[in-house]
Amino acid sequence: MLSKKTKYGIKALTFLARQEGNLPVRIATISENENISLKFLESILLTLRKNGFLGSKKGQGGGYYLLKKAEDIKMTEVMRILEGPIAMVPCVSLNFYEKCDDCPDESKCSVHNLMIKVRDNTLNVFRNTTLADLANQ
Amino acid sequence: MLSKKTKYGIKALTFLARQEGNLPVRIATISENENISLKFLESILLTLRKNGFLGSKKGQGGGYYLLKKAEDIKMTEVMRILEGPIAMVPCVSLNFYEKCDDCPDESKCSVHNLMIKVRDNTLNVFRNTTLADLANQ
DNA sequence: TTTTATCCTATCGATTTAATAGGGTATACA
DNA sequence: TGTATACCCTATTAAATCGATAGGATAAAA
Repeated sequence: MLSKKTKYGIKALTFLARQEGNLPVRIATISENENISLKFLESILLTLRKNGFLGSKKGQGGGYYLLKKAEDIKMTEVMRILEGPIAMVPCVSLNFYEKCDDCPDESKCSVHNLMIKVRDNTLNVFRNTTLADLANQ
Repeated sequence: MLSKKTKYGIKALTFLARQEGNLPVRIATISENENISLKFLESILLTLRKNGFLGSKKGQGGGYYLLKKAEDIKMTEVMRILEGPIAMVPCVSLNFYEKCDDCPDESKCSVHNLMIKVRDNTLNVFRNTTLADLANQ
């Protein structure tokens, strides 16, 4: 299940990507347009800023804006920052690997092998989708 | 994230599929071999029985056994019973659809469109993998 | 009738999630 | 220089979910 954090984060990024001229947009504006709790959104945008996706300006005329071109923002990056692992089990995760307590031999584990296939397919989608793809539809 | 319930359920099914002759296997045997909490496994096997995957026999020589051939058990069915929706968001789920409160227009929602792609790919894996595939590796 | 093994419901502790509260800090502008 | 604006940051909380456990009921075999 995708967390609301990730869902709202992607929606906010898309909203910013659809702006003309990449001018700063207030949290409140995004919150109202996308029906997202303002304070919750605030913390999400903060995370995205700290991870280099967004820039911010304070005071009148301030807000958030994209730091990179939408074409250069891959969904893999966004997912890993907001959602964490892309894999469904830690033992097949590329970036968040963890061994299972049970499972003495990963190569013979049916769950492991099945989830590798799922991970590869999901990864393929995220790797080949940029924020620009999402914004242009 | 895959729940332990699903993980253990798939492991148990695989264990049963690997048995010779499809004789009943005690919960305790599966529990010991796969390092799964006995009582937790008990409830999982019960679910699988109530959903037509397993049969059971009580008393000495009893246990659980597959009701269908492993080749005829698709991962889509198993996942939907144990894990629930395959989709990452309810608004793209085929079997557990729910509209989002926010989102006035699904067709324009970036999350919606992205998650349809993920769902289709994941579905493809589960549709084309049977319990027999998992058991034979 | 005793042993074996599944059946079933209820509960519990820990963790995570989504959201909120409340004040701090920097910027713009009059 | 003062005031309004808007982001910054930490802490807390209510609810839900998850993994596991407890404890007895029921059915079959020996």
